[in-house]
Amino acid sequence: MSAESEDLNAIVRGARAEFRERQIVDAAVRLMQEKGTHSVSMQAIAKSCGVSVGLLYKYFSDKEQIVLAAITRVLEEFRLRVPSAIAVAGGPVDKVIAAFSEFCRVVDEQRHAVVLTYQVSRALSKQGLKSIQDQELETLQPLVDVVTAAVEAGDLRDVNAQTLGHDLMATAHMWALKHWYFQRIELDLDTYIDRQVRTLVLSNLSETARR
Amino acid sequence: MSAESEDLNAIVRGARAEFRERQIVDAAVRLMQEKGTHSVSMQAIAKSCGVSVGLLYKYFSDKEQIVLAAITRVLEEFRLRVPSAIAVAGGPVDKVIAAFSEFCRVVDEQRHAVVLTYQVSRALSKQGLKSIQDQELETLQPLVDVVTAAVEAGDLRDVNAQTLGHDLMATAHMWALKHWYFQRIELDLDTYIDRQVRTLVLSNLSETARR
Amino acid sequence: MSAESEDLNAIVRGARAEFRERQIVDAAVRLMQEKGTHSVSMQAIAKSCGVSVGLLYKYFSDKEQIVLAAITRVLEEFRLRVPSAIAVAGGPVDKVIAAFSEFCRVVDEQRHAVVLTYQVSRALSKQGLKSIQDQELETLQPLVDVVTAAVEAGDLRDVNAQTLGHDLMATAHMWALKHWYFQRIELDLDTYIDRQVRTLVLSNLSETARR
Amino acid sequence: MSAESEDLNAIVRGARAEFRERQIVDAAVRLMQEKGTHSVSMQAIAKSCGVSVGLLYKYFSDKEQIVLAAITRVLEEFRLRVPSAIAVAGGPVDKVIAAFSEFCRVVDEQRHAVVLTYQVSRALSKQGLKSIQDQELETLQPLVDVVTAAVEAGDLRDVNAQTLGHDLMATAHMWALKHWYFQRIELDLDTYIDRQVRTLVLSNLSETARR
DNA sequence: GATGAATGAGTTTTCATTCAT
DNA sequence: GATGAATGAAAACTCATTCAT
Repeated sequence: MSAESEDLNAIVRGARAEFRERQIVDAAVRLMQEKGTHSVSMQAIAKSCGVSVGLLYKYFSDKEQIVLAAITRVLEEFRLRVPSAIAVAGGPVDKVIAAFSEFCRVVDEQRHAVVLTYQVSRALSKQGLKSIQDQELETLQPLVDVVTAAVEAGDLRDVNAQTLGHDLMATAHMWALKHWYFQRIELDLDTYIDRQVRTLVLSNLSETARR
Repeated sequence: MSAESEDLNAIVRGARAEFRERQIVDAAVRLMQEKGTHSVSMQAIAKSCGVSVGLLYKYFSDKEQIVLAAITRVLEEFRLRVPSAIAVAGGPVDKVIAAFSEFCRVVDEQRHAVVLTYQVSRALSKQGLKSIQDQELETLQPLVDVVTAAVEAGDLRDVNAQTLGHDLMATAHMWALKHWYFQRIELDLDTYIDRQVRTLVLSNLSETARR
Repeated sequence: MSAESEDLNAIVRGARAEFRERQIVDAAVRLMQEKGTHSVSMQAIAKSCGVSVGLLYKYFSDKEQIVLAAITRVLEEFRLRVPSAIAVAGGPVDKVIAAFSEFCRVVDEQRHAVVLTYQVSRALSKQGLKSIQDQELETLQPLVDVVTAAVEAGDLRDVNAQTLGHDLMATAHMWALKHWYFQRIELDLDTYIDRQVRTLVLSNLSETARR
Repeated sequence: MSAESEDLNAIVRGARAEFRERQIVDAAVRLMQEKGTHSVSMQAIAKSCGVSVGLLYKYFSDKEQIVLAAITRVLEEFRLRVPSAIAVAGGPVDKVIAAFSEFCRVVDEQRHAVVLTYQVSRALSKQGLKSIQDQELETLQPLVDVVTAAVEAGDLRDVNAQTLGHDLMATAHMWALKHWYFQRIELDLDTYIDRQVRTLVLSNLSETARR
């Protein structure tokens, strides 16, 4: 076999691996959304994505790795999209609002996976849990950063940026966690975002910014 | 057997039953705290509280009932203590702060059981889930009520009471859900309460109240 | 305590014991009829006859003894009523018909218990099984006897009495065993008896008796 | 993988599945013969046929399905062999005798499984029970048919065909149900068949056929 | 690379039996 | 005599994981 074709093979292999992993995680997330993590068996995942159980173990060393990959995927989404939204927004406070709004939108799109994050924690190994917590901190940072910037710009009162940042994230997560409640009171996402912006952000405008 | 001793027997039985139920739920909560709901087997619960598996089924018809009892116990605490704290507090805004503070304190004392509430949802039957959601709404109500009162008294800006009430509850819950985080940043409960009061409550004071 | 009152006590004890045993077996049969032997627990029997589980073990050494007692009770019925019916009947063939008819009637009254006899056999100890088989032979004997007599009287053809006797018993049992079938074809007991008498008995009338 | 080898795989799989199912049902029947249905655990069946418990559930969704398969297997035998025996026999009465004889022979070969049919009824679901009753009616039909034909041909007296047909089946079943008895009186199958033919069939010959 | 048959430890639940009161 | 709380072995069934092909 020539060197080039070996290279080509390696590329094909890589592409295939990536495709397979995505395929598997997709199926896992889909099923876990419907039934909760623990009721989803490896057999069910295999069946749902049309491969054999054995193959699952070729790509993931055990079930935890699949769950981890699923969660990582949502968190990835936050890491990508929230900074983009911030970049696009105008002033300091607008950036805060944009960050929060986008955060909420991602949560809404991946509602079940977000819930998953809260549900599985205890079932993960120390290592796995740590990895997810670290990633979550990464998604939190942009929120803290925009709040800090807005405070420094004098547009927000002198609130604790860490606290408000975390509150914003928590409030976004709550859209998923308490979805049953918001459904009961017939609250839609846009109204939710709007009201929370008033309650959490606009209430903390500085005297200057208020004008 | 005399009538009196029969009565006595009945009382003893009742007391024993109550003791056993408490014992079982305690053990269950303790274990679930450590390992997550699904990783706790009936065997483990039995062992942990020093009784046989069979006896578990004398007091609870199935595993779900134990989980339900555990959750109900925390929620009961909220139902009892939050209104008391409100009653004792002075002005409308003080009542809001008192309600939130007490809510946080209960969460702190029952940290693991609160986390449980978020974790188990998928594992419960429709009926069981509904029952817990209804109870949770009951714990939310006092928070909404004090906010409403404070708004009507003109001490809080015209925020949406439902939103702020829910935010207060969610923020309290977060003390349990994200405990790993607050531990990492070395934040203690009192500081947490204090900062959240500033961010969520005091920021929403009306112009009048601000003076 | 005086000798007389001791005697009296003994009698009372005996009467009570008999009453209790009857009470327990009654409950057991009632439940087994509804649900089959294996689905009836000692707890259920105790509850159904309003005594404690512990008391069951005062009167029967284990569950098998209760089942045995239940079966013995049906077989007792055959031992008592079939000979009576025979005694009352007129000629040799009438005695055969009377025996079979009465056998069928007892089966009908204790339908579920008869089925029980066929169902439990394998679940019993060697000893218990033997005891029931012996008792069953005792219920068979009268049938064989009347057939033998009818043959010797020259009213029945020279059939094998043992065979015909057993067939008569088996046919009566079948009324219980295949009750679902007879219900489906809407056959009542009297018609069943009538047809079987024609097919099994009258068909075997001797030339002489036929006139 | 080539199309041919996929086909081959499918065939191998099918063959293996069939082999396994037979293997499992065989083991189940063997054990149930010895101990009664309820005393045979899935563990025991697995052990007896040298596979794991888990595998049992690959081939049968639950225990009932194994019992059902076992019973269906016996009934299948009746459905196949009795009509064949009828086809081969000569005159109308010979057909009746041939049908009954063959029925008895199948019972003898599958003695324990026949007993099973009578024992399990209560343990089956409504659906399962119905399925077995329907199958049993199918095995009864040929017997009723030959009797009807013999009556219409004028070779049997005007007996109720349904009754006699059912009696023949019941009598054959009894060879299994009361085997302990026939063993005690040292009666072998051929003699049993012979005597029953005299008692049930020949006794019902018409005047014409008797000559 | 891919399969899926096979495993067996683990889960929830039931129930005959015992024994302190 | 009578109770019923307590036991624990055993049942049916599930599922993460392995491995021969």
